[in-house]
Amino acid sequence: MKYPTLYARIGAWAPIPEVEWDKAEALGKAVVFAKRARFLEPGQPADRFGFVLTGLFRAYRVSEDGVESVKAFRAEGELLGAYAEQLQGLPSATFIEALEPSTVLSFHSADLDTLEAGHPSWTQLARRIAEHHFVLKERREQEFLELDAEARWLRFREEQAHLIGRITQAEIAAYLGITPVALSRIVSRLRAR
Amino acid sequence: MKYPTLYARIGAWAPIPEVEWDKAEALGKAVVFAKRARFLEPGQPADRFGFVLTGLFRAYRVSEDGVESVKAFRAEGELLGAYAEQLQGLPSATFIEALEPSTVLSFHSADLDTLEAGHPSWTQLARRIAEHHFVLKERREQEFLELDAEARWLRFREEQAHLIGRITQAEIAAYLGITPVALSRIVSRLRAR
DNA sequence: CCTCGGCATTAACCTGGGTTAACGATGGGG
DNA sequence: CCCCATCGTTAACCCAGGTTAATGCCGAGG
Repeated sequence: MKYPTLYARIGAWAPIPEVEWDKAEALGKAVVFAKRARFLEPGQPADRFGFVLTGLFRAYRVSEDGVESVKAFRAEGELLGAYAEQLQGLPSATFIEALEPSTVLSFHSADLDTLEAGHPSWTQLARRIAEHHFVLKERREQEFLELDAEARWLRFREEQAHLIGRITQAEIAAYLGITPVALSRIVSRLRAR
Repeated sequence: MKYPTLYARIGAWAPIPEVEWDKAEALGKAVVFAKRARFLEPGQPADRFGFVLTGLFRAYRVSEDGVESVKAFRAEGELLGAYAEQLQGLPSATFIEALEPSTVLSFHSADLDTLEAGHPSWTQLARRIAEHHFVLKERREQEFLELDAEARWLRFREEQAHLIGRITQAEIAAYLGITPVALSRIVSRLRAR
C-alpha cells in the first residue's frame, strides 16, 4: 500500500478490500506534472482518469470565441478526467491543467473494467462517484439559475475557502462565469461595506 | 408486461430480463395526475421516483425570494424524482408538477433496493442513469458558463423542439434562467431578422 | 539593482437582461 | 355571449456585468 491517504479517502466512498486496492496501485502510475502541464486536452481520447496525490488542477473549456470557462478545481484526493466525454465515448473537450507542480496516480479507462471484473466494490465505487458528481453539477446548475455573481462568489468563498490563495482571482472568475474585472468589482464592493 | 414501450426504452439503458421487469411492474403503481398536481414537493421525503407513462412534468425550485427556476421538463418515458436530494438522504427541495394530465408508474426508493438485491441488471441501470444525468447536468453547466440567453434559447429550441408548443414561453424562460419578458424580446428579435 | 510578465484594480462607457406596467389575444366557463 | 384568467408583447427605465484601457503592484530572473 503506497497511498494510504488516498485509500482512506476512497474507502469512505465504497469499502474497497486492501487486496483490491493493491491491484489498483499496481495498475496505476504516479505521474509528475509541472505547473501548466496538462493531464488531458481537447481532441485527445478521454480514456484516462487519475487521482490528485499532491498539487492542484483546473478543468476548463475554451469556447469558439476563445473564452475560457472553468468547470472545476481539483485538489489532493480528487478525481481528474473528462468524465462526461468518457461516458459518451467522445474525445475530450476539456483541458485539465496543473495550477501547481503536482503528482497524479493515473489510470487507463480499461483499468477500471479490469478492477470491476475482479471485485464488485469497484462497481459500487463507480456508481457512487457518478452519483456524487451528479449532485455537484446539480448544485452548480442551481447556483446559475438562482444566484447573481455576487451571491455565487460568496458561496464559493464559503464552500471552497481552502482554494482561495492557491488560485488567482481570474481563475475564480472563470469558474463563476464572469470576467476578472467584474469579480474585482464585487470583491472591492464587499470590502467597502 | 403492461408497459412494453417503457420496457423498450429502459432496456436500451441496461438489458433487463423480462422476469425482472415483471417484478418491477408488480412493485410500481400507476398513478394519475391532473394538470398542476404534484408528484413531489419541498419538505416531503425524497423517497419515491417514477416514470412518466403519459403527459409532461416540470421539476422546479422556488428561491427564498419567490423566483421559480425550472431544472428540467420530463415527458413520456423519462424519470421523475428529486434525485439529488434522494442521494443525499435529504427531504425534497423540488416541486415536481404535471403540466398536462399525466400518468406515472411510481415506485418507492426501497423498491429499487429490492430489485437490485434480486438481479444485477438493476444495479447496472442505476449506474447508467446516474451517469446519464451527470452528462445532462454538465451540458447545462456549460451552457450557463459559455452562452448568453439568446444562444441558450436557440439550443433549447433545437434540442427540445418536441416540447415547444406543449409548454408556455414563461416556463421555458424559467428553464433558461431569464424572465418571460426577456425571452419574448429574444424571440421577436430573432423573428425580425 | 532593474526589468519584465502576470495580476489586480479602477474608470469610462456600453449592452443584455431585469422590472414594472399597459395592452392584446386567446380560450374556457357561466 | 360575455367575462375573466392566462399568456405573450411591447415600451420605458434601470442596473449588473462586459469591454477596453490605463495604472500599479509584486516577484522571479537577468
